This record gives sequence, C-alpha cells and structure tokens, in this order.
Amino acid sequence: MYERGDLFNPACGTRVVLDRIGDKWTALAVLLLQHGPLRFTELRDGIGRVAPKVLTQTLRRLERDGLVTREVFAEVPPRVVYALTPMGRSLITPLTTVSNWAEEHINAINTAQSQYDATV
Amino acid sequence: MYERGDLFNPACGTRVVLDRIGDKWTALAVLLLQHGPLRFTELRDGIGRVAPKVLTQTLRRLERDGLVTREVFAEVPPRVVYALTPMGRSLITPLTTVSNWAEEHINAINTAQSQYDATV
DNA sequence: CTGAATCCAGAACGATACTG
DNA sequence: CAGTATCGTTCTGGATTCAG
Repeated sequence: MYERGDLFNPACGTRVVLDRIGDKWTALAVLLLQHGPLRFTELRDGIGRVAPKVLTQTLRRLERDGLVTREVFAEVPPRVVYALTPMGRSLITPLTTVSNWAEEHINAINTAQSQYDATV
Repeated sequence: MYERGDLFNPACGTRVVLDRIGDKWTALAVLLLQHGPLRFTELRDGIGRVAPKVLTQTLRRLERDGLVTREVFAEVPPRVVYALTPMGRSLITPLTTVSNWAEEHINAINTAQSQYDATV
C-alpha cells in the first residue's frame, strides 16, 4: 500500500496522476465527457486533430484507471459510448482548478517567455 | 491574446500548463522550492535520481516561464540558488489540489488497473 | 559546484490504410 | 462506426564525460 508524501517513490500517486493528465489528450477527453457520455467519433471531433490510434490509447488508459466506462452496443453500425465514472467525475474539480490557474496566468507566462527569449 | 475556453487551440493555456507540470520533474521541483530557495545540488538530491542535464532543462523551462528565479553568486566554488517567483508560489495551490486528489484516489486507481489487467 | 556536450534508448504522437 | 495494423518522426529522459 502506498504511503503519502513519498515523493521519491516513482509510484507516488501524484506522479502517476500528473503523468496521466499531462499527456496530450487525456485532460481534454475528461473535460469533454463532463456533461455526458459521448461516442468515439464525438470525442474525436471534439478533440480535433487526433489519430484514432492515439485516441484509443487515451481512452483505454482512462478505462484501465477506472475513470471512464466503455459500453459497446451490438448494432450495425457499431456504437461505443464512453462515460465518466464517479471517480472520473471527481477529477473534474482538481482539473478545473489547474485549468483556472492556467487561464489566469497564461498571458503572464507568454510574456515571461518572450522576455526570456529576448535576453538569450 | 489568448481567449479562454478555446480548448481546440494548441496554445490553450491549460494545455501549456499541463504539458509543463506533466513532465517528469517539474512538479517535484516546484514543491521542493515551496518552503524556500534551494541550490542546484539540493534540488538534485531532493529529487533523487535525475541527470544534471534533465534537471537543468527543467529549471530553465521554469525560469523561462517566469515561475522560478535563478541567482548566480560569483564565488569559488560557484553557487546558484533557485527560488519561486510570486507566480511560481501561486502554482502551489492548484498543484496541491491535484496532489490531494491523487493521494486520495491512487489506491482505487491501482485496484482498477489490477482488475482491468486481470480481464485482459 | 554547476552545468554543457554528446550519444543513446524508449516512448509518445502522427499519417495512412485496412477490417469486422 | 470504431477501431487495428503498420510505419515513421519527434520528443523526453538518461548515462557519461568534460569544463569554467
């Protein structure tokens, strides 16, 4: 069992979660799902330019983590619906906290980057 | 100027910030600096096993973003001290929010992963 | 002590074509 | 429709060595 505060431990929960939400499409997928279930194509279109292989990887990881459910309907054409689990929904809050901070500071960050680059 | 909510925009602030704190050592470095300035070696030892090149990259990016200051003392041997800027300190709160969520759910995530793997 | 230089392995991401 | 298969590129992180 993992013990809190063990930041040196590679299995540190914070690191695992940051690894996950830090990849390119995971956060976006979760935020897209916050208002209800979506099909594969709806997620793909909502995200924009993402290769189907990569979107599948993203969703499989979320499913494996217990954050998203995947429901397959045996129809023709097939229909697959993704939805957040309760744990997935609980992730919205911390994600929004980071998102709000980001939106509030992105202009300052961009400015800082420009100034830094000008000195180099 | 970036407009909020434009999640499709690759320059989306949320994406930029998640990219940054999602890399391997950035969050850890910021958290280590939250209680005061540290030298290069202190950060390296605090993080554990990290190549100097990678730690330098991490700190340079944070400096470029305006989140960390780098102060060089012209001594022998040289001394370089890193510290959080006000904006860097303001990042502690959202980072802690995510960290808390992670610590609260990491056991559930590990369990979900084990169950998922058992079915595949 | 603080890093810069170099080389390397692996992962992430992407483009495209194809299938049940 | 919802993927899988394949191939290729780019990026990240790591090990090691050397320098001011």
